[in-house]
Amino acid sequence: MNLKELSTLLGLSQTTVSRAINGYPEVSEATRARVQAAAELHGYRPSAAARRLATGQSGTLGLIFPAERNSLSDLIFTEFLGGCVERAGDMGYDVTLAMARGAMSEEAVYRRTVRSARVDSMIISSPLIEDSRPALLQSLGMPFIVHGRTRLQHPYAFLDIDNRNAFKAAANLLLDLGHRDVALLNGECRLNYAMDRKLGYVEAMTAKGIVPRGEYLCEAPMLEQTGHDQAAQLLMSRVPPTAFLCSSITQAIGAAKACTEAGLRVGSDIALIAHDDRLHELRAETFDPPLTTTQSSIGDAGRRVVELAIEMLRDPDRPTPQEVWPVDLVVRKSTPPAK
Amino acid sequence: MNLKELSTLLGLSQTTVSRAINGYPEVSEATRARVQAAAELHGYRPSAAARRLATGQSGTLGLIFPAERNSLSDLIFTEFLGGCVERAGDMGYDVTLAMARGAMSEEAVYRRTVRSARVDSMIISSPLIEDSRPALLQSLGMPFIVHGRTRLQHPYAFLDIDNRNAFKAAANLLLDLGHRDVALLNGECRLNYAMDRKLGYVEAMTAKGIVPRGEYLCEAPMLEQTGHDQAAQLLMSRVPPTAFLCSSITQAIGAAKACTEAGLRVGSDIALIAHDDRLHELRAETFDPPLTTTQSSIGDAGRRVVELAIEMLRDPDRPTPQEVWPVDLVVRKSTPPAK
DNA sequence: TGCATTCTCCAAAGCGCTTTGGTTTCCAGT
DNA sequence: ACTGGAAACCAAAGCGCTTTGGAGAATGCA
Repeated sequence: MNLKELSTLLGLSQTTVSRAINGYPEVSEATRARVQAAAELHGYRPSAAARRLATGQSGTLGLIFPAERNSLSDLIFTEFLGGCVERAGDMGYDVTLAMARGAMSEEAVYRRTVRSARVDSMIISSPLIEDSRPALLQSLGMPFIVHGRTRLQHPYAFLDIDNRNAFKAAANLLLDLGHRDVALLNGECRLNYAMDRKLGYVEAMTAKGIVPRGEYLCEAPMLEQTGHDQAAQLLMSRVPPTAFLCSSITQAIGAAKACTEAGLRVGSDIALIAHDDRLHELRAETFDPPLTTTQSSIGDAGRRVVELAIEMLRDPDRPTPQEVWPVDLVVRKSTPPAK
Repeated sequence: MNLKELSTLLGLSQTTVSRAINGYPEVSEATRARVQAAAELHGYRPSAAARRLATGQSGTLGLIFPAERNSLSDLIFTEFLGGCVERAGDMGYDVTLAMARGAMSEEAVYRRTVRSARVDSMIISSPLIEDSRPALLQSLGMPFIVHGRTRLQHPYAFLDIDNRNAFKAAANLLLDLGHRDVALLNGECRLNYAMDRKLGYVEAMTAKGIVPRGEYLCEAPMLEQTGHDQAAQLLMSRVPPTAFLCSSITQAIGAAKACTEAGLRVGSDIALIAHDDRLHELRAETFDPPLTTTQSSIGDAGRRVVELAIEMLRDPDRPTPQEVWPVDLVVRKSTPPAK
């Protein structure tokens, strides 16, 4: 059942039927209702391919991830992805995934994707401090939105959380509790969000006249293992920290274990704050002790990123959206005052 | 730059250029080379939309996952997905993801996807013992391939591993080592692979005249937590097992911790075998002690599933592929003889 | 040499939709 | 009664590719 059949069936032109279905105003309400009923009755679905060809829009959003950084095994990324897929589905869009790896460099995959015109817009995730992808896509004329920001000029669309102020607030909380030796277990600082977090932390410390010790600035992929190892090492150092500020909950889990191993109780002997992306299966409030966190749902971010991407497509004239979400500091039981 | 422009540029017809590019035999090698060079030079990429409309093929594979089972936070699923995306990209196909959740039931999402003709073939993953999806897609005329099998008739394409014999072999290894009290920490038995594993285990045990104790047959989502809790409980029971057979490495990690907590050393006091899907970040050989496993790369399975799906599309006449991969039993250090 | 093949290549007809540029009808306003 | 403008609808032209049904040239064989 295609448009032509449906329209002859109804005794209308294809134009009218098409317009009735797509909600254009040039058709009377009576006709529209009649068309919709018939479409429903006969199970008519517009062919995506034909529509794509006619409109030049594919109804598809693209997400490319590097095999090296192995995003799919990163729960934080997949939570984001889940949000994207969910909202895209609701809004009638598809999400297609592509992997960049090895010989096929990331840029090549982006170029290929753009040229074959398979997607209307792309989502860039986990941008580096100096990420070449926004400039690349801009030069190729492909719409895109960044989840996060880069250090470079950004006249492009993005959605980011206020990592800097989040970590500043977290550090200030610890400082107000009397902590002076606060270690930061951060992600890799080539990633912009990690850098922002570091800046927020350093800002808070120096505002109180404290220059953080070099070894307190740890960076590594955000895994339980690295959190554990770095915390363990710091706890054995000459000036062990009295508080940890962690960039992810998994890191915090590792750090907490290291504390326990060192005979310290989190929540009484040592303080711990983690950034909480609100992953389904990792709830800071159910920990022992419940974790003080800076929290912001990365699933919500995924949903919103998709909304923005689609809005930009529908109305290209609107100013490019740039959202920076505030991050809540949720005080629970893992942040005792310094002794 | 489109076909028309390119062909006038070359002084050839669109037909010939199209055929040259798509590898049809009706064009001379000299012409083909000339066309390819020109295409490369001018950066010509066929429009995916136009090709889709003309051929009726979308060049896209679909993968639908239920939000409830929350597959994206399951590393085993994402490893499979990664394999699919990788191979699909290599073969010029896209993978689009869709989420089924809540009101929009799984079946509705499948129906919608089929009707809008956005994908050429679908991949069904984690089939239940009695899964309705194969029959549904068959009735809708949508090609598909199942990763795994169902208990029902299966005249459809699938790729599965030989879970039954894998777990039979693993159980036999333990039996040969003198273990009699072997507990199975399995996944949920509504999933077919879990059921197959149980059957293999039971088969091996009963062949040796051993009826497994009811409490030894554990099933749960395959998480570290559940592995830990179930193992801990069994170790405190009246007849504690001397060996564990785990359906995943994460479960095994939990079980190993429970053993340690109970004062038992895995590899000397107690035996442990896990099924190893060969996830990137979880290597059984680096454990302490290195784990004896039944191993089969689920990433490879993803790659192969995509290959098969595409082959089916390209040559619909070939018999529907049905592959069952043997599973290697790799003996390492976690399986001491019974005391 | 004549005829049948095989090689190359081409013109044109779709694929199923959107959208441009109308036409017709109906009615308010003068 | 006439005009101008809205409202409702339509015919036909694309969108860029694949593919059918030939056509002309080159080759093989008797």
